[in-house]
Amino acid sequence: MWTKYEKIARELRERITNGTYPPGSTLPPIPELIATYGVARETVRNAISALANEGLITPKAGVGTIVRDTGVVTLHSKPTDPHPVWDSTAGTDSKTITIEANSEAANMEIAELLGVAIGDTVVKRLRHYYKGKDVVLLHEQWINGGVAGLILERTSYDCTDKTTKQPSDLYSLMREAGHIPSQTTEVVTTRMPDPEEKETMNMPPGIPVLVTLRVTRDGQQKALETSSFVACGDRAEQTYTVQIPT
Amino acid sequence: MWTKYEKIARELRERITNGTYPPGSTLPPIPELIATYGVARETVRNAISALANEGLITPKAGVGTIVRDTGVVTLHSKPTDPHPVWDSTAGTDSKTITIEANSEAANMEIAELLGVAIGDTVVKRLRHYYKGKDVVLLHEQWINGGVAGLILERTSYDCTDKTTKQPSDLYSLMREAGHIPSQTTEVVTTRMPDPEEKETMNMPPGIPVLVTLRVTRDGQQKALETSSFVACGDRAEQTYTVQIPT
DNA sequence: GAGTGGTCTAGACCACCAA
DNA sequence: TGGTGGTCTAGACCACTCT
Repeated sequence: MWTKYEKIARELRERITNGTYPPGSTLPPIPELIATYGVARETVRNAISALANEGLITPKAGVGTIVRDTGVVTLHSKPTDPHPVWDSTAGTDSKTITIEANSEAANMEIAELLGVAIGDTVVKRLRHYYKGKDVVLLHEQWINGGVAGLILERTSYDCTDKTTKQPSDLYSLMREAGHIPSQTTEVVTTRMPDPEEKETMNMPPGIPVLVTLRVTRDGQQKALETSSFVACGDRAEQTYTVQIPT
Repeated sequence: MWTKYEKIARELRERITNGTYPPGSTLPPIPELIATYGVARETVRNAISALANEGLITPKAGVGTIVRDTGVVTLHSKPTDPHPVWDSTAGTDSKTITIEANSEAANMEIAELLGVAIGDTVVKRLRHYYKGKDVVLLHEQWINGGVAGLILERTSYDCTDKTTKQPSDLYSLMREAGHIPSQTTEVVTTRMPDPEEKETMNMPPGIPVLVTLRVTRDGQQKALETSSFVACGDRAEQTYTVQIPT
Protein backbone atom coordinates (compact mmCIF):
# COMPACT_ATOMS: atom_id res chain seq x y z
CA MET A 1 0.00 0.00 0.00
CA TRP A 2 1.15 3.49 -0.79
CA THR A 3 1.40 6.18 1.80
CA LYS A 4 -0.50 9.41 1.25
CA TYR A 5 2.54 11.47 0.36
CA GLU A 6 3.74 8.79 -2.02
CA LYS A 7 0.41 8.82 -3.83
CA ILE A 8 0.55 12.60 -4.15
CA ALA A 9 4.16 12.44 -5.32
CA ARG A 10 3.29 9.78 -7.90
CA GLU A 11 0.46 11.83 -9.28
CA LEU A 12 2.52 15.02 -9.50
CA ARG A 13 5.47 13.15 -11.00
CA GLU A 14 3.22 11.67 -13.65
CA ARG A 15 1.87 15.11 -14.55
CA ILE A 16 5.38 16.51 -14.79
CA THR A 17 6.65 13.76 -17.06
CA ASN A 18 3.58 13.73 -19.29
CA GLY A 19 3.72 17.45 -19.82
CA THR A 20 0.68 18.56 -17.83
CA TYR A 21 3.10 20.67 -15.82
CA PRO A 22 5.75 21.60 -18.41
CA PRO A 23 9.27 22.78 -17.49
CA GLY A 24 9.24 26.33 -16.16
CA SER A 25 5.63 26.17 -15.01
CA THR A 26 4.62 26.00 -11.38
CA LEU A 27 2.85 23.23 -9.54
CA PRO A 28 -0.41 24.07 -7.79
CA PRO A 29 0.30 26.01 -4.58
CA ILE A 30 0.55 24.04 -1.37
CA PRO A 31 -2.81 25.29 0.02
CA GLU A 32 -4.49 24.12 -3.17
CA LEU A 33 -2.89 20.69 -2.93
CA ILE A 34 -4.01 20.50 0.71
CA ALA A 35 -7.59 21.15 -0.38
CA THR A 36 -7.36 18.80 -3.33
CA TYR A 37 -6.06 15.83 -1.39
CA GLY A 38 -7.55 16.65 2.00
CA VAL A 39 -4.30 16.20 3.89
CA ALA A 40 -2.12 18.24 6.22
CA ARG A 41 0.46 20.73 5.06
CA GLU A 42 3.45 18.62 6.06
CA THR A 43 2.12 15.71 4.05
CA VAL A 44 2.02 17.82 0.91
CA ARG A 45 5.47 19.18 1.68
CA ASN A 46 6.71 15.62 2.13
CA ALA A 47 5.55 14.81 -1.40
CA ILE A 48 7.11 18.00 -2.76
CA SER A 49 10.38 17.25 -0.96
CA ALA A 50 10.49 13.82 -2.55
CA LEU A 51 10.17 15.28 -6.03
CA ALA A 52 12.70 18.01 -5.24
CA ASN A 53 15.17 15.34 -4.15
CA GLU A 54 14.67 13.63 -7.49
CA GLY A 55 15.65 16.85 -9.19
CA LEU A 56 12.27 17.30 -10.84
CA ILE A 57 11.22 20.55 -9.16
CA THR A 58 12.71 23.51 -7.34
CA PRO A 59 10.47 25.14 -4.72
CA LYS A 60 11.01 28.88 -4.51
CA ALA A 61 9.55 30.85 -1.63
CA GLY A 62 7.43 33.70 -2.83
CA VAL A 63 7.15 32.29 -6.33
CA GLY A 64 5.98 28.72 -6.35
CA THR A 65 7.14 25.18 -7.00
CA ILE A 66 8.89 25.38 -10.33
CA VAL A 67 9.22 22.42 -12.70
CA ARG A 68 12.86 22.04 -13.69
CA ASP A 69 14.16 21.85 -17.20
CA THR A 70 15.26 18.28 -17.69
CA GLY A 71 18.31 17.30 -19.62
CA VAL A 72 19.81 20.78 -19.64
CA VAL A 73 23.34 20.09 -20.69
CA THR A 74 25.47 23.09 -21.38
CA LEU A 75 28.99 21.96 -20.70
CA HIS A 76 30.94 19.24 -22.43
CA SER A 77 34.18 18.07 -21.01
CA LYS A 78 36.50 16.23 -23.35
CA PRO A 79 39.31 14.16 -21.92
CA THR A 80 41.61 15.08 -24.78
CA ASP A 81 41.71 18.68 -23.66
CA PRO A 82 43.52 19.86 -20.57
CA HIS A 83 40.53 21.98 -19.68
CA PRO A 84 36.91 21.17 -20.30
CA VAL A 85 35.68 22.88 -23.43
CA TRP A 86 32.39 24.56 -23.91
CA ASP A 87 30.07 23.14 -26.48
CA SER A 88 29.20 25.04 -29.61
CA THR A 89 26.09 26.54 -28.03
CA ALA A 90 28.00 27.85 -25.06
CA GLY A 91 28.34 31.28 -26.59
CA THR A 92 30.44 33.95 -25.00
CA ASP A 93 29.03 33.81 -21.51
CA SER A 94 31.64 31.31 -20.37
CA LYS A 95 34.76 32.06 -18.42
CA THR A 96 37.33 30.55 -16.12
CA ILE A 97 38.55 32.11 -12.91
CA THR A 98 41.63 30.93 -11.07
CA ILE A 99 40.81 31.06 -7.39
CA GLU A 100 44.03 29.70 -6.08
CA ALA A 101 47.45 28.88 -7.53
CA ASN A 102 50.50 28.19 -5.45
CA SER A 103 53.22 25.78 -4.53
CA GLU A 104 52.72 23.45 -1.65
CA ALA A 105 53.94 20.19 -0.22
CA ALA A 106 52.32 17.04 -1.58
CA ASN A 107 50.17 15.12 0.86
CA MET A 108 50.00 11.35 0.79
CA GLU A 109 47.18 11.07 -1.70
CA ILE A 110 48.64 13.52 -4.21
CA ALA A 111 52.12 12.12 -3.79
CA GLU A 112 50.86 8.68 -4.68
CA LEU A 113 48.92 9.92 -7.70
CA LEU A 114 51.84 11.91 -9.05
CA GLY A 115 54.46 9.35 -8.11
CA VAL A 116 56.47 11.76 -5.99
CA ALA A 117 57.52 11.68 -2.35
CA ILE A 118 55.31 13.04 0.38
CA GLY A 119 56.32 16.64 1.03
CA ASP A 120 57.70 17.21 -2.47
CA THR A 121 56.76 20.53 -4.01
CA VAL A 122 53.69 20.49 -6.24
CA VAL A 123 51.69 23.29 -7.78
CA LYS A 124 48.07 23.34 -6.72
CA ARG A 125 45.52 25.26 -8.73
CA LEU A 126 41.84 25.73 -8.07
CA ARG A 127 39.60 27.02 -10.82
CA HIS A 128 35.98 27.88 -11.24
CA TYR A 129 34.33 27.46 -14.60
CA TYR A 130 31.44 29.78 -15.21
CA LYS A 131 28.47 29.45 -17.50
CA GLY A 132 26.78 32.80 -17.38
CA LYS A 133 26.68 33.89 -13.77
CA ASP A 134 26.87 30.39 -12.39
CA VAL A 135 29.83 28.28 -11.45
CA VAL A 136 29.18 24.90 -13.06
CA LEU A 137 32.52 23.15 -12.58
CA LEU A 138 35.19 23.07 -9.91
CA HIS A 139 38.64 22.10 -11.11
CA GLU A 140 41.32 21.22 -8.60
CA GLN A 141 44.68 20.48 -10.14
CA TRP A 142 48.08 19.40 -8.92
CA ILE A 143 51.06 19.73 -11.23
CA ASN A 144 54.29 17.84 -10.72
CA GLY A 145 56.68 20.38 -9.19
CA GLY A 146 59.56 19.44 -11.48
CA VAL A 147 57.38 19.83 -14.53
CA ALA A 148 56.10 23.21 -13.35
CA GLY A 149 59.70 24.29 -12.78
CA LEU A 150 60.71 23.28 -16.29
CA ILE A 151 57.72 25.13 -17.72
CA LEU A 152 58.76 28.29 -15.90
CA GLU A 153 62.36 27.85 -17.04
CA ARG A 154 61.62 27.20 -20.70
CA THR A 155 58.53 29.30 -21.33
CA SER A 156 58.50 31.92 -18.58
CA TYR A 157 54.96 30.81 -17.75
CA ASP A 158 54.43 30.69 -14.01
CA CYS A 159 51.93 27.99 -13.05
CA THR A 160 51.45 29.65 -9.68
CA ASP A 161 50.37 32.93 -11.25
CA LYS A 162 46.65 33.16 -10.67
CA THR A 163 46.29 36.58 -12.25
CA THR A 164 46.73 35.23 -15.75
CA LYS A 165 43.52 36.03 -17.46
CA GLN A 166 43.64 33.46 -20.21
CA PRO A 167 45.88 30.66 -19.01
CA SER A 168 47.88 29.10 -21.75
CA ASP A 169 47.18 25.54 -22.74
CA LEU A 170 48.96 23.49 -20.11
CA TYR A 171 49.56 20.54 -22.41
CA SER A 172 51.34 22.78 -24.91
CA LEU A 173 53.44 24.25 -22.13
CA MET A 174 54.36 20.76 -20.99
CA ARG A 175 55.49 19.87 -24.49
CA GLU A 176 57.67 22.97 -24.61
CA ALA A 177 59.11 21.91 -21.28
CA GLY A 178 60.07 18.58 -22.76
CA HIS A 179 57.34 16.49 -21.16
CA ILE A 180 54.92 15.32 -23.80
CA PRO A 181 51.56 14.41 -22.31
CA SER A 182 50.59 11.22 -24.07
CA GLN A 183 47.89 9.56 -22.03
CA THR A 184 45.26 10.27 -19.40
CA THR A 185 43.41 7.84 -17.21
CA GLU A 186 40.12 9.08 -15.95
CA VAL A 187 37.72 7.71 -13.39
CA VAL A 188 34.19 9.02 -13.46
CA THR A 189 31.93 8.70 -10.44
CA THR A 190 28.95 10.48 -8.98
CA ARG A 191 27.69 11.52 -5.57
CA MET A 192 25.61 14.18 -3.92
CA PRO A 193 27.33 17.54 -3.46
CA ASP A 194 28.60 18.57 -0.07
CA PRO A 195 27.15 21.81 1.30
CA GLU A 196 30.14 23.84 0.14
CA GLU A 197 29.89 22.61 -3.45
CA LYS A 198 26.15 23.12 -3.37
CA GLU A 199 26.57 26.72 -2.34
CA THR A 200 29.49 27.49 -4.65
CA MET A 201 27.64 26.23 -7.70
CA ASN A 202 24.27 27.49 -6.49
CA MET A 203 22.75 24.06 -6.90
CA PRO A 204 19.11 23.31 -6.13
CA PRO A 205 18.26 20.22 -4.08
CA GLY A 206 18.21 16.89 -5.82
CA ILE A 207 21.09 17.46 -8.22
CA PRO A 208 24.17 15.22 -7.95
CA VAL A 209 27.68 16.10 -9.05
CA LEU A 210 29.72 14.32 -11.71
CA VAL A 211 33.22 13.69 -10.38
CA THR A 212 36.16 12.97 -12.67
CA LEU A 213 39.62 12.10 -11.40
CA ARG A 214 42.31 12.42 -14.05
CA VAL A 215 45.99 11.60 -14.20
CA THR A 216 48.01 12.79 -17.18
CA ARG A 217 51.22 10.90 -18.00
CA ASP A 218 53.99 11.24 -20.54
CA GLY A 219 55.39 8.50 -22.73
CA GLN A 220 57.51 7.19 -19.87
CA GLN A 221 54.43 6.85 -17.67
CA LYS A 222 55.63 9.74 -15.54
CA ALA A 223 52.66 11.53 -14.00
CA LEU A 224 52.64 15.16 -15.12
CA GLU A 225 49.48 16.37 -13.42
CA THR A 226 46.38 15.12 -11.70
CA SER A 227 43.02 16.83 -11.54
CA SER A 228 39.66 16.44 -9.95
CA PHE A 229 36.65 17.87 -11.74
CA VAL A 230 33.43 18.34 -9.82
CA ALA A 231 30.64 19.31 -12.17
CA CYS A 232 27.08 20.33 -11.52
CA GLY A 233 25.18 17.19 -12.60
CA ASP A 234 22.48 18.90 -14.59
CA ARG A 235 24.81 21.18 -16.50
CA ALA A 236 27.68 19.00 -17.55
CA GLU A 237 28.45 15.76 -19.32
CA GLN A 238 31.60 13.88 -20.13
CA THR A 239 32.11 12.59 -23.65
CA TYR A 240 34.61 9.92 -24.64
CA THR A 241 35.64 8.39 -27.90
CA VAL A 242 37.35 5.08 -27.51
CA GLN A 243 39.11 2.94 -30.10
CA ILE A 244 38.29 -0.71 -29.62
CA PRO A 245 41.32 -3.00 -29.70
CA THR A 246 40.80 -5.89 -32.09
CA MET B 1 21.94 32.79 10.35
CA TRP B 2 21.49 29.06 10.38
CA THR B 3 18.17 27.38 11.01
CA LYS B 4 17.91 24.90 13.84
CA TYR B 5 17.83 21.83 11.63
CA GLU B 6 20.80 23.13 9.65
CA LYS B 7 22.81 23.54 12.82
CA ILE B 8 21.96 20.00 13.89
CA ALA B 9 22.77 18.67 10.42
CA ARG B 10 26.11 20.50 10.40
CA GLU B 11 27.07 19.09 13.75
CA LEU B 12 26.13 15.54 12.83
CA ARG B 13 27.84 15.85 9.44
CA GLU B 14 31.02 17.02 11.12
CA ARG B 15 30.97 14.06 13.49
CA ILE B 16 30.43 11.66 10.63
CA THR B 17 33.29 13.03 8.55
CA ASN B 18 35.70 13.28 11.47
CA GLY B 19 35.07 9.71 12.53
CA THR B 20 33.15 10.26 15.73
CA TYR B 21 30.37 8.27 14.09
CA PRO B 22 32.29 5.83 11.90
CA PRO B 23 30.73 3.99 8.93
CA GLY B 24 28.42 1.22 10.07
CA SER B 25 27.70 2.82 13.42
CA THR B 26 24.40 4.42 14.30
CA LEU B 27 23.64 8.02 15.10
CA PRO B 28 22.04 8.79 18.46
CA PRO B 29 18.34 7.82 18.36
CA ILE B 30 15.86 10.56 17.49
CA PRO B 31 14.51 10.89 21.05
CA GLU B 32 18.04 11.43 22.30
CA LEU B 33 18.68 14.13 19.70
CA ILE B 34 15.41 15.78 20.69
CA ALA B 35 16.59 15.93 24.29
CA THR B 36 20.10 17.05 23.34
CA TYR B 37 19.01 19.95 21.16
CA GLY B 38 15.69 20.74 22.81
CA VAL B 39 13.72 20.76 19.57
CA ALA B 40 10.68 19.00 18.14
CA ARG B 41 10.78 15.63 16.51
CA GLU B 42 10.18 16.93 12.99
CA THR B 43 13.10 19.30 13.34
CA VAL B 44 15.44 16.43 14.12
CA ARG B 45 13.98 14.44 11.26
CA ASN B 46 14.52 17.38 8.96
CA ALA B 47 18.23 17.36 9.82
CA ILE B 48 18.38 13.59 9.37
CA SER B 49 16.60 13.83 6.01
CA ALA B 50 19.14 16.40 4.83
CA LEU B 51 22.03 14.07 5.63
CA ALA B 52 20.22 11.11 4.10
CA ASN B 53 19.75 13.10 0.90
CA GLU B 54 23.47 13.76 0.84
CA GLY B 55 24.03 10.03 0.95
CA LEU B 56 25.78 10.12 4.32
CA ILE B 57 23.31 8.05 6.32
CA THR B 58 20.55 5.52 5.84
CA PRO B 59 17.79 5.56 8.45
CA LYS B 60 16.39 2.08 9.12
CA ALA B 61 13.20 1.71 11.10
CA GLY B 62 13.66 -0.63 14.02
CA VAL B 63 17.43 -0.39 13.85
CA GLY B 64 18.68 3.17 13.84
CA THR B 65 20.25 5.79 11.63
CA ILE B 66 23.19 4.05 10.05
CA VAL B 67 26.29 5.85 8.82
CA ARG B 68 27.01 4.79 5.26
CA ASP B 69 30.28 3.47 3.97
CA THR B 70 31.70 6.20 1.79
CA GLY B 71 33.53 5.54 -1.41
CA VAL B 72 32.40 1.97 -1.73
CA VAL B 73 33.17 1.17 -5.30
CA THR B 74 32.76 -2.40 -6.35
CA LEU B 75 32.07 -2.26 -10.05
CA HIS B 76 34.32 -0.97 -12.77
CA SER B 77 32.97 -0.41 -16.19
CA LYS B 78 35.49 -0.15 -19.01
CA PRO B 79 34.41 1.32 -22.30
CA THR B 80 36.62 -1.06 -24.24
CA ASP B 81 34.53 -4.01 -23.17
CA PRO B 82 31.05 -4.70 -24.50
CA HIS B 83 29.89 -5.44 -20.96
CA PRO B 84 31.08 -3.81 -17.80
CA VAL B 85 33.68 -5.95 -16.11
CA TRP B 86 33.98 -6.63 -12.46
CA ASP B 87 37.09 -5.50 -10.74
CA SER B 88 39.59 -7.93 -9.32
CA THR B 89 37.94 -7.88 -5.92
CA ALA B 90 34.53 -8.68 -7.32
CA GLY B 91 34.90 -12.36 -6.52
CA THR B 92 32.38 -14.87 -7.67
CA ASP B 93 29.24 -13.23 -6.37
CA SER B 94 28.66 -11.40 -9.62
CA LYS B 95 26.25 -12.38 -12.34
CA THR B 96 24.25 -11.06 -15.23
CA ILE B 97 20.62 -11.81 -15.88
CA THR B 98 18.90 -11.09 -19.15
CA ILE B 99 15.46 -9.80 -18.31
CA GLU B 100 14.27 -9.12 -21.79
CA ALA B 101 15.52 -9.88 -25.29
CA ASN B 102 13.42 -9.51 -28.37
CA SER B 103 12.99 -7.88 -31.73
CA GLU B 104 10.99 -4.72 -31.99
CA ALA B 105 10.48 -1.68 -34.17
CA ALA B 106 12.88 1.20 -33.65
CA ASN B 107 11.38 4.34 -32.21
CA MET B 108 12.60 7.75 -33.26
CA GLU B 109 15.36 8.06 -30.69
CA ILE B 110 16.83 4.63 -31.31
CA ALA B 111 16.48 4.97 -35.06
CA GLU B 112 18.50 8.15 -34.96
CA LEU B 113 21.21 6.68 -32.75
CA LEU B 114 21.56 3.56 -34.90
CA GLY B 115 21.16 5.39 -38.17
CA VAL B 116 18.21 3.28 -39.29
CA ALA B 117 14.67 4.19 -40.28
CA ILE B 118 11.91 4.50 -37.73
CA GLY B 119 10.12 1.18 -37.54
CA ASP B 120 13.10 -0.86 -38.69
CA THR B 121 13.68 -4.04 -36.75
CA VAL B 122 16.14 -3.80 -33.89
CA VAL B 123 16.98 -6.21 -31.09
CA LYS B 124 16.35 -4.83 -27.65
CA ARG B 125 17.95 -6.43 -24.63
CA LEU B 126 17.58 -5.52 -21.00
CA ARG B 127 20.04 -6.90 -18.49
CA HIS B 128 20.57 -6.70 -14.78
CA TYR B 129 24.07 -6.90 -13.36
CA TYR B 130 24.25 -8.30 -9.89
CA LYS B 131 26.83 -7.85 -7.19
CA GLY B 132 25.88 -10.32 -4.51
CA LYS B 133 22.14 -10.12 -4.07
CA ASP B 134 21.86 -6.59 -5.36
CA VAL B 135 21.29 -5.28 -8.83
CA VAL B 136 23.90 -2.55 -9.30
CA LEU B 137 23.63 -1.84 -13.02
CA LEU B 138 20.83 -1.74 -15.56
CA HIS B 139 21.89 -2.28 -19.15
CA GLU B 140 19.49 -1.49 -21.95
CA GLN B 141 20.81 -2.32 -25.38
CA TRP B 142 19.61 -1.97 -28.93
CA ILE B 143 21.38 -3.92 -31.66
CA ASN B 144 21.11 -3.03 -35.32
CA GLY B 145 18.65 -5.54 -36.78
CA GLY B 146 20.80 -6.29 -39.81
CA VAL B 147 23.80 -6.97 -37.63
CA ALA B 148 21.82 -9.23 -35.32
CA GLY B 149 20.55 -11.09 -38.39
CA LEU B 150 24.07 -11.62 -39.70
CA ILE B 151 25.20 -12.85 -36.30
CA LEU B 152 22.40 -15.43 -36.24
CA GLU B 153 23.23 -16.47 -39.80
CA ARG B 154 26.99 -16.81 -39.34
CA THR B 155 27.30 -17.99 -35.75
CA SER B 156 23.90 -19.45 -34.86
CA TYR B 157 23.82 -17.13 -31.86
CA ASP B 158 20.37 -15.66 -31.35
CA CYS B 159 20.54 -12.18 -29.85
CA THR B 160 16.89 -12.46 -28.83
CA ASP B 161 17.52 -15.58 -26.77
CA LYS B 162 17.29 -14.50 -23.19
CA THR B 163 17.82 -17.95 -21.75
CA THR B 164 21.51 -17.97 -22.62
CA LYS B 165 23.25 -18.25 -19.32
CA GLN B 166 26.60 -16.82 -20.27
CA PRO B 167 26.05 -14.62 -23.30
CA SER B 168 28.91 -14.70 -25.71
CA ASP B 169 30.99 -11.60 -26.20
CA LEU B 170 28.90 -9.48 -28.54
CA TYR B 171 31.91 -7.74 -30.07
CA SER B 172 33.42 -11.09 -31.04
CA LEU B 173 30.11 -12.16 -32.54
CA MET B 174 29.97 -8.93 -34.53
CA ARG B 175 33.45 -9.59 -35.90
CA GLU B 176 32.39 -13.07 -36.98
CA ALA B 177 29.40 -11.50 -38.66
CA GLY B 178 31.68 -9.24 -40.65
CA HIS B 179 31.09 -6.05 -38.72
CA ILE B 180 34.21 -5.10 -36.82
CA PRO B 181 33.43 -2.80 -33.91
CA SER B 182 36.16 -0.20 -34.03
CA GLN B 183 35.01 2.75 -31.98
CA THR B 184 32.59 3.75 -29.27
CA THR B 185 31.43 7.18 -28.28
CA GLU B 186 30.22 7.47 -24.75
CA VAL B 187 28.47 10.23 -22.92
CA VAL B 188 28.52 10.08 -19.14
CA THR B 189 25.98 12.01 -17.09
CA THR B 190 24.40 11.74 -13.68
CA ARG B 191 20.99 12.29 -12.13
CA MET B 192 18.84 11.07 -9.29
CA PRO B 193 17.21 7.67 -9.86
CA ASP B 194 13.54 7.45 -10.70
CA PRO B 195 11.43 5.40 -8.28
CA GLU B 196 11.60 2.32 -10.48
CA GLU B 197 15.39 2.36 -10.66
CA LYS B 198 15.56 3.05 -6.96
CA GLU B 199 13.45 0.01 -6.20
CA THR B 200 15.11 -2.30 -8.72
CA MET B 201 18.57 -1.59 -7.39
CA ASN B 202 17.40 -1.30 -3.79
CA MET B 203 18.98 2.10 -3.46
CA PRO B 204 18.85 4.12 -0.25
CA PRO B 205 17.94 7.80 -0.43
CA GLY B 206 20.60 10.26 -1.47
CA ILE B 207 22.41 8.10 -4.01
CA PRO B 208 22.50 9.27 -7.63
CA VAL B 209 22.90 7.07 -10.69
CA LEU B 210 25.74 7.22 -13.20
CA VAL B 211 24.29 7.16 -16.71
CA THR B 212 26.36 6.18 -19.73
CA LEU B 213 25.06 6.34 -23.28
CA ARG B 214 27.17 4.40 -25.74
CA VAL B 215 27.18 3.99 -29.49
CA THR B 216 29.42 1.36 -31.05
CA ARG B 217 30.43 1.82 -34.69
CA ASP B 218 32.43 -0.13 -37.22
CA GLY B 219 35.21 1.21 -39.45
CA GLN B 220 32.65 2.66 -41.85
CA GLN B 221 30.99 4.61 -39.02
CA LYS B 222 27.98 2.32 -39.24
CA ALA B 223 26.29 2.10 -35.83
CA LEU B 224 26.27 -1.51 -34.66
CA GLU B 225 24.63 -1.10 -31.27
CA THR B 226 23.70 1.49 -28.72
CA SER B 227 23.41 1.00 -24.99
CA SER B 228 22.37 2.87 -21.92
CA PHE B 229 23.97 1.93 -18.63
CA VAL B 230 22.34 3.09 -15.42
CA ALA B 231 24.59 2.31 -12.48
CA CYS B 232 24.04 2.66 -8.78
CA GLY B 233 26.19 5.70 -7.99
CA ASP B 234 27.86 4.36 -4.87
CA ARG B 235 28.77 1.00 -6.38
CA ALA B 236 30.11 1.78 -9.80
CA GLU B 237 32.65 3.89 -11.58
CA GLN B 238 33.64 4.36 -15.18
CA THR B 239 37.30 4.26 -16.11
CA TYR B 240 38.77 5.61 -19.33
CA THR B 241 42.21 5.63 -20.80
CA VAL B 242 42.67 8.22 -23.48
CA GLN B 243 45.60 8.77 -25.84
CA ILE B 244 46.35 12.45 -26.23
CA PRO B 245 46.78 13.56 -29.84
CA THR B 246 49.96 15.54 -30.29
C1' DG C 1 7.67 -5.74 24.68
C1' DA C 2 10.70 -1.97 24.15
C1' DG C 3 12.88 0.87 21.08
C1' DT C 4 13.62 2.34 16.47
C1' DG C 5 12.37 5.33 12.46
C1' DG C 6 8.04 6.59 9.18
C1' DT C 7 4.02 9.00 8.64
C1' DC C 8 0.48 12.33 9.74
C1' DT C 9 -2.15 16.15 11.89
C1' DA C 10 -3.45 21.07 13.04
C1' DG C 11 -1.93 24.56 14.20
C1' DA C 12 1.90 28.75 14.17
C1' DC C 13 5.33 32.29 12.66
C1' DC C 14 8.70 33.63 9.30
C1' DA C 15 11.22 35.23 4.80
C1' DC C 16 10.61 36.01 0.24
C1' DC C 17 8.55 37.91 -4.00
C1' DA C 18 5.33 40.14 -7.16
C1' DA C 19 1.82 43.35 -8.10
C1' DT D 1 -0.15 43.57 0.76
C1' DG D 2 -1.33 38.96 -0.19
C1' DG D 3 0.32 34.70 -1.56
C1' DT D 4 4.23 31.73 -1.81
C1' DG D 5 7.24 28.22 0.29
C1' DG D 6 10.44 27.34 4.80
C1' DT D 7 10.61 26.21 9.40
C1' DC D 8 8.89 24.62 13.78
C1' DT D 9 5.96 22.68 17.50
C1' DA D 10 3.53 19.03 20.31
C1' DG D 11 1.22 15.79 19.97
C1' DA D 12 -0.41 10.88 17.69
C1' DC D 13 -0.37 6.18 15.58
C1' DC D 14 2.06 2.90 12.81
C1' DA D 15 5.55 -0.77 11.00
C1' DC D 16 9.66 -2.65 11.78
C1' DT D 17 13.57 -5.04 14.39
C1' DC D 18 15.77 -7.04 18.09
C1' DT D 19 15.83 -9.50 22.44
